[in-house]
Amino acid sequence: MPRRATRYWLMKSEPDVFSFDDLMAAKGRRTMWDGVRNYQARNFMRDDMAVGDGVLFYHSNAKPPGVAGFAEVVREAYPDPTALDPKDPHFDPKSDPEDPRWMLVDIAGVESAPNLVSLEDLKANPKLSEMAVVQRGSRLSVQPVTADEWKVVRKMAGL
DNA sequence: GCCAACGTTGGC
DNA sequence: GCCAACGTTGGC
Repeated sequence: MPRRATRYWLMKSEPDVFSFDDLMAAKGRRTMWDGVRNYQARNFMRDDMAVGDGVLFYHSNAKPPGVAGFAEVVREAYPDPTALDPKDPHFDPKSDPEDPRWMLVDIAGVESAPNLVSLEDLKANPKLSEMAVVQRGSRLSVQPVTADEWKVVRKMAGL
């Protein structure tokens, strides 16, 4: 028995930087979700994510933007090493190695969306009107998704 | 490339 | 603690 119900998330990545295909091509189809420097996004990863949670992998700053694939959380939160490495572009001098400010999870790719679900498609579906990603000015890079929304998006993707 | 929306910073 | 200035996000 799972300790709690599976939760669902949407995580944004710029495909020019790291695409869903990059994730599927990575060793073990896994990656550290590093570089998040927003407290709300960090709190979701640190406090609310568990192994097995579902992840909508969203391409931002893309043509078109949208959900490119499905992933899952494979390691619970731990300190983001890029925040503690002075040579890393995501280095944060204010993060204390004894009490790291930034946390991340590992995710693994599960399956590509047979049809990319574009932002336009998401906005056009009345069932998804409450989703954070379709709200105007929504910039949060890690967002909770309901189980119903997850099912709807999977269906729209052709799964 | 533009710019609206948003989060963070820092002076006071 | 307020809030103006600034930097970033991300759709268009």
